[in-house]
Amino acid sequence: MKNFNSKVYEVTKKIPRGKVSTYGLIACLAENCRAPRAVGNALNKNFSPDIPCHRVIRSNGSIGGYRGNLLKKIRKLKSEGVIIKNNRIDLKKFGWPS
DNA sequence: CTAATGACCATTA
DNA sequence: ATAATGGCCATTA
Repeated sequence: MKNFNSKVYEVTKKIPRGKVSTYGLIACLAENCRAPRAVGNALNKNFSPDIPCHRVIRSNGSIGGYRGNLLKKIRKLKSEGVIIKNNRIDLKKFGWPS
């Protein structure tokens, strides 16, 4: 892969520890602001250990999904200092970019 | 080539 | 507050 996916991976890797980003935002930073689906799709199919896809959540603050195990995603986020409340994350505080 | 799929988003009811 | 609808995009079959 060379275009969209790579870009998505790059951006996702840039997410600092302890922060989270959204699919839509990644789409914007990658190429197209209107391809949040493609972002999720790419992450789903190209699930790589080098990519902190657990830091990617939905725009409304909900956790979203995870291919392996959603619980693991939540646990990792909590481990990084992200506060998850009622399956929601405060994007105002942990959203990236700020 | 076309059709179907999905870890989505914003709007509307 | 939740539920349903339409639209948008890249990838895969």
